[in-house]
Amino acid sequence: MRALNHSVIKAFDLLDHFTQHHPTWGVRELAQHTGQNKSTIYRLLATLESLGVLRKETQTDRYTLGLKLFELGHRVQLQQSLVHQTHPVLQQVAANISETVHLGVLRSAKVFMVDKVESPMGLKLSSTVGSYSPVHCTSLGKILLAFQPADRRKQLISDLDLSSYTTNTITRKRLLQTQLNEVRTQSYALDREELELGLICVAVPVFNQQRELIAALSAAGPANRFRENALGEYVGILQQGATAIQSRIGSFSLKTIM
Amino acid sequence: MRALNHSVIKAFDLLDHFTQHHPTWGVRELAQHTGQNKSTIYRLLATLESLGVLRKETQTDRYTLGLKLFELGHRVQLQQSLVHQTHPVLQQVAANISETVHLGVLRSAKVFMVDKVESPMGLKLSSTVGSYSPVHCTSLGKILLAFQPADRRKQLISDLDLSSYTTNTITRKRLLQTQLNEVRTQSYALDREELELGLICVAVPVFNQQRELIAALSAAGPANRFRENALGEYVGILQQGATAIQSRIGSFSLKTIM
DNA sequence: AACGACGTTTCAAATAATGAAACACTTTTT
DNA sequence: AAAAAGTGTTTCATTATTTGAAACGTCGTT
Repeated sequence: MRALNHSVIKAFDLLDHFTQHHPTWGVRELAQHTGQNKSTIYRLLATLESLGVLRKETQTDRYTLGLKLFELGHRVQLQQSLVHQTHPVLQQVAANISETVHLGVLRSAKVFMVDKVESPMGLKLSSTVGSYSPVHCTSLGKILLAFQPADRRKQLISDLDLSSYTTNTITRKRLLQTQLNEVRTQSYALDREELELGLICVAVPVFNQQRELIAALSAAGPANRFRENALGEYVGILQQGATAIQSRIGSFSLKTIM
Repeated sequence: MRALNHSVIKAFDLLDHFTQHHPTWGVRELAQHTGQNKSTIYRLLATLESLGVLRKETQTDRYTLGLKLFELGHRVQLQQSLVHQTHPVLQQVAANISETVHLGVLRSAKVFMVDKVESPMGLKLSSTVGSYSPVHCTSLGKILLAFQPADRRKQLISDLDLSSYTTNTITRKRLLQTQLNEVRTQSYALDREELELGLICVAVPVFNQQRELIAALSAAGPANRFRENALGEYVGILQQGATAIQSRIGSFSLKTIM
């Protein structure tokens, strides 16, 4: 039987509590939230701080994620394998399409944002590299579901949580199923203000040279800038980007990074 | 007396062994290199793998850094505070200057690469965001030393390791001192193939609105593309960028991130 | 001055980490 | 084919560390 190190597990469990929505924690606060003893939490936090993994704000005595994680995060191989290869393509697509461009992969039934290039226009999206988005109400997610092998797709959909984000969010599995079929025949997916009101996205699949689905590439912009009759143009630019990525990554497989 | 958690310290010590130059480790290899027991290393690596912090390559059974670190690294506040603010400026500078642009801060007596935007030209630099470079043979490092308060600067220089990288590397403290004085009067620093043959860099300081030194901004390119008489132009574009950053970050202080 | 909230330290009791050796397996050498 | 040498993995008694209730010191509030 494999015996894991509990302290290490606890440490990373604590780190996972430092999210964008809750970026700082006090000792007692975190102890209460995790149901652990104050002393335990205190010592773990102090340890992580001594390593630069956390940082203690001198004013408030609260903890935040530290530069050590920034450092380690940028050392991850992914950078050299996927992002490093695809980033220039994303820049090109963003320039051509004049909107914010994202690259996402499927990871534990969610869309994991691998890279983005922001629109030259001023609009800021709340998306962040390294974060997760739901699959059922994003164009990236729909692509990543639709082009999955049939059995895997079925399993994913059956376990899905179709939470509602806007009035446009698809909340019924039957409806999602039929839309995914359309996505597969069209080879592109749309998100019409289904995650956030005012935000429209278009995405296309990215395959490797063995025609395995690797990622999805999307353009996102404000609904009022979206021109319905330019959809074909958007899709064209994105598909051009997807092809460029395909030729760059060759036989790269998700198995090599996940 | 503060008691730290040994397991957590060991875990992060292991992670630090996964560098760009040595990105994968086997159990025995890492045990020997750290002087620890095989079993201990095995269990720690297995634990980190179960958390997604490490990834085990299915072919070779060797370990690499995993996506969890990518995720945590991008969650670090720094992104929202410094990089997030300055990245657009770097893009602008890179476009104007047609060379690769770096932003670096001083961290444990080394240059810590906070962000970069690659040249539109094809040349690839080996630099990576999140990595460290020496201070005495980079333009960024010279700036970060030169504009330090006098006492801090003295202390930094006295502890410095002036390793030689090329025949141009400054290896004598006296020489470095005088060059730093020049840097301070000129308000820019040069690296003439002192770290890597064929690579020339120019850097300028970045201050916040309290005139505290925050970072250094540099342009790097191949020596044969460097036009001596265009130096003033390079410096001008960089200083324009530094001013743009200053007005964006306001009273941002390094104390808030380090 | 008393209170409450915070991070921090203490120390015996409870638990988890340790390491030498054995195991299972693959690859290389004989 | 067999032996040797390499790998990751598991075992289990010994050892060392993590744990948690309570007490402490410090801050701002009542």
